[in-house]
Amino acid sequence: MSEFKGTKQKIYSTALSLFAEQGYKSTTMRQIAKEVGIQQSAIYNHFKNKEDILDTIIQQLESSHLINIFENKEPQEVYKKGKLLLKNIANIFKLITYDTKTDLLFRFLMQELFNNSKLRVFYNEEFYQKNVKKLSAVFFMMMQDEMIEATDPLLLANEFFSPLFFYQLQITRLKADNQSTSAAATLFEKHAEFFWNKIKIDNSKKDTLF
Amino acid sequence: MSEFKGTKQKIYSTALSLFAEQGYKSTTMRQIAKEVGIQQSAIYNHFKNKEDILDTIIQQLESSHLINIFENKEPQEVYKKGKLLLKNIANIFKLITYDTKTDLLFRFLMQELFNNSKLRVFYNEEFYQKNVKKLSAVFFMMMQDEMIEATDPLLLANEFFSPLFFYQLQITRLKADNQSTSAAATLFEKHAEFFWNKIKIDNSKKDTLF
DNA sequence: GTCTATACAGAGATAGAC
DNA sequence: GTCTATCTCTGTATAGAC
Repeated sequence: MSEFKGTKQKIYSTALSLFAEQGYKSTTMRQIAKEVGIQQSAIYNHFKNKEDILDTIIQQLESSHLINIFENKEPQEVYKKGKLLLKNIANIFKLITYDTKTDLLFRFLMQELFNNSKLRVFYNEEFYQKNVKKLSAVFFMMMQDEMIEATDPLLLANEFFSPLFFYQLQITRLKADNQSTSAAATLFEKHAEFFWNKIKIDNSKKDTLF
Repeated sequence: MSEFKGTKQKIYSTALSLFAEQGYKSTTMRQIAKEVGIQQSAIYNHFKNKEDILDTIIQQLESSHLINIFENKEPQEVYKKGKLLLKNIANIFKLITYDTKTDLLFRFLMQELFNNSKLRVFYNEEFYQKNVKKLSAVFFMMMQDEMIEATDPLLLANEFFSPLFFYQLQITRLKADNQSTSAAATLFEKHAEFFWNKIKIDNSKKDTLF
């Protein structure tokens, strides 16, 4: 979880913070060194070069909570929770934006997404596909149990995932300008609530009808 | 609509293309000049400096179709179209991703969003707020006309807007790696369909109940 | 308006003393 | 493992001839 120690750790976290704020290319080795409080050349005792720092951050991304919206649980373990599961997932997205460490990683990811094909592969496979597939499985099981109405589970997964991602992006953007995020922050929970109400099978209504 | 002529136009479009692909900072004046087919110093006859090119692109953004998902129509003119309106809007998002010019602008916008506070202001006011407010107004009128169920119109606007944005981002990302976009492209229409079905007031059902 | 030449600043990276 | 010094390259921008 937590990376290295001493100077290397300081270099790592300073670099991440600067990359997230101004981008990889715009951040200089001298700038990193200055914030760490060492000479620029001293960085090379810990990292081979600038790109090595970048690669280290990308590696760290993979073990971060950023991608673990299911908290390592399998679909069949959790789908029965129904609405509560959706609320939990929405809440994890919200928590990420308020955790300094994962928030930096997310901003870094968005910042460099179109510049770095390694990052795009990572984003696609580990962040998007993995989560959407799990969500898909969850919705499929809910349908079989007649908890929700039958439709395309993959569509449901995308429809549930995309607003959460969007709200996360909005908050990250608002924070970049020190604007208030309170209005946007309420949208996570509202989304889960709204979404569940629209897909659930309403048993009371069913009873009334027949 | 179309910008300048001759060399200046070539510089502009080459720069936009390179900025969108590799970012503003990573693109050099020499690289732009080389692709245009002139000497690097000749650029300065058309633009004051590198930032001047950037600012010109940002200006062009404002007059682009990227932000006009309502095609300059007012909410009260169009809300009665109901489902068709939602489908139209979803289709405009889709068209944007397949129009070379607006797609470049969108990719440029995403690329530089976190680097440039001018762009963030533009994105927020012209792209997000404007459209969400209009959508909000549309949903509010639909509620008054009892076309859709009553809830928070602003929430509805965000819920309708965010998947469209997300799918647009996905396609732009897939294109960056020359991957197939056909699966993602179908999501625009499916979203409009899905969303409408979930919010509309089903008159047939209402009649059955009372 | 484009060219060649060049100034100048800032970047990444290495060498070698301590 | 950190420092000072320095190398080399690359980038933006300007000057002045054609």
